[in-house]
Amino acid sequence: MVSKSDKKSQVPENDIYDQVIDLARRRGFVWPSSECYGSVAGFIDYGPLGTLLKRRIENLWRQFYVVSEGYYEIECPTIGQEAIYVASGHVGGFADKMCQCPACEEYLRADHVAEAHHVPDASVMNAAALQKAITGLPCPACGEKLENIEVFAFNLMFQTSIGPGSQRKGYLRPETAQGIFVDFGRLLRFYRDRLPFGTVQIGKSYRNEISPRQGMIRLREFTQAEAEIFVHPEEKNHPNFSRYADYSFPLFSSDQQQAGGEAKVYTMKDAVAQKVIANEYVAYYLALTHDLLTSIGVKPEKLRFRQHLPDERAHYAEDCWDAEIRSERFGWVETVGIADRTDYDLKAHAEGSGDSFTVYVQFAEPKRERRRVISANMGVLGPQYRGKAKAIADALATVAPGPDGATVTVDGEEYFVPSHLFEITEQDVDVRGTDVRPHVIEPSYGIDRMIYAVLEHSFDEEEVEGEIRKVMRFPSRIAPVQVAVLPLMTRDGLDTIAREITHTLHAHEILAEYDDSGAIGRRYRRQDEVGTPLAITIDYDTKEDQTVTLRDRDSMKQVRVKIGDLPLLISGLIKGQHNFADLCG
RNA sequence: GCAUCGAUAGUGUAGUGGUCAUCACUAGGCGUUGCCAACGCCUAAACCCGGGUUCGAGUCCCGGUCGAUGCACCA
Repeated sequence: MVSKSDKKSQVPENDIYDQVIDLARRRGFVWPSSECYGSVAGFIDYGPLGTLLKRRIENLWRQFYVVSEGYYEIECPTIGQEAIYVASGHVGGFADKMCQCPACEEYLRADHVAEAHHVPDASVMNAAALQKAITGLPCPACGEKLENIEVFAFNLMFQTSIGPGSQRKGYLRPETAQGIFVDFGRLLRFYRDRLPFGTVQIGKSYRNEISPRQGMIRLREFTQAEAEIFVHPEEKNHPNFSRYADYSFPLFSSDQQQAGGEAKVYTMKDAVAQKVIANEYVAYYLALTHDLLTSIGVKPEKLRFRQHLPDERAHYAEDCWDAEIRSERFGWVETVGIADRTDYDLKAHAEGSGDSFTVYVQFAEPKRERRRVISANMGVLGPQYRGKAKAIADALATVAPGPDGATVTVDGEEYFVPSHLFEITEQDVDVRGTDVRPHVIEPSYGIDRMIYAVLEHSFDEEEVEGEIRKVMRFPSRIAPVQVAVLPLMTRDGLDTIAREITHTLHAHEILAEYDDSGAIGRRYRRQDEVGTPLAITIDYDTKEDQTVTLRDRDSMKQVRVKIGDLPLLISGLIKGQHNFADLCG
């Protein structure tokens, strides 16, 4: 989504969108889905290199969240039964009430039309009421009076039916989060009944967008990577905060936005202390997100964090930030949302399902509490009230008795129970803990948008000896092909040695691509264009001394290394444990 | 969805209603080639879809799809 502040941005001169998309299509990163039947807006295919790139980015995400944070991943169905999305509010709230102007055929948001004419509470009206309210109002598009119009709900969820006879409604999930929320009870037990804990999910989500545009930016089927971190509502200091306390980057706070200011650089420590960010948890994941995004190749100067304005923030959210990535074509694009969602989701599912969705938290010290216990004399109550006796006794426990007795209401009838039929005692009990409904910190990543950003930010052109060299400067750990193996000649056994090296690298889980077609320079250029960080070239010296040249994509420099050192050397370079410049020594 | 513009090999393109459509790059094959898009020969490859007008449509008209832009939409 393009942020409000940049809505009117014009297409700038250094817009490389067309070139990036052209390269992505040509070289097998991304293309429109089902082109042979005419593609459908909002659906894309990841080609061979795009899929590799995507997996590598997802795996780096896992390295941050699953391996380092210890938030294990789960996988839930993409189709969910109706009850889930009724409780989550998506069935009711994820729909827009729309109508179509009979005169100009424009689709309109019915509540917006009503609000524009100061109809009170338009946003909470049902379809019938809205229909009444806007009949006779002028169409905002053509000015004709709206007559005989029908207000209908356009739900952004794809609907389907489960089983034969379409008895059960199902929805394609509009976000992965709900799968984690509804599993809360199981997850809590998995994490042995203690807060905080987190769970993540990477997978497809679906939204039937009215009019998707902007290539891979707004899709009808997209990949999300979401983390749901369950924390004690009063303990929002992150246990590991020191890791990012001094980490700094630009924050565009809601105050700054409203004052017409710019994003300002803060350390996380200061941002929390000055209450720019609500708490350490949110700050920690802002920083982690900055760390993660720059690791996959988002340029730091094209990354900022924008706080939601009070009116765009969901009513339940305590704080909400978007990581926005600068695209020359689209402006600042929302790519990651990080929110403190409080207990909204768990409460909704507790109400919807009847389960508690709480954690029993023990106090450090048991608290002594004075408790009033009312015990009824069932020997008398039983014969007197028969079937109602139990209900009356239970009801007694909840009322404040008068001096003569207590009046209770059971099944709509009042009963007076005289005081000699029950006994009130006061007891001191040890209360060892309490049921707590956790708050949820949710970092939610749009993987497809991250991939687009990486493509755009990695794309580079430079002039080399009068020719334009196109090069994707992917960080080596996310590059689809990790190393190219190129025999200088296809004869005298050079190709055989090259194939052996390729196989050895494969055995070390390195994705090496063998290529012997065409001149060596052409092969380097081909690999540059798909961002392969390293190339090994086998020449006649190889046969003499078992060495090859290793070429660096970015500097085009070469260094001679022993064949036997290749697997370790290359894995080290790919993981960033050492860099190419050091080899040149 | 509305409006404007566009759509020809993988890419970029040429193409007065009149021969199974131009050129370049790319790709594949063979040869040559001692490290940054070398060269020679050969090969493959396209008029977005559906109607209409016409003897004849890549070309004109209508509708659709997709894309770009503006508006609207974007829990």
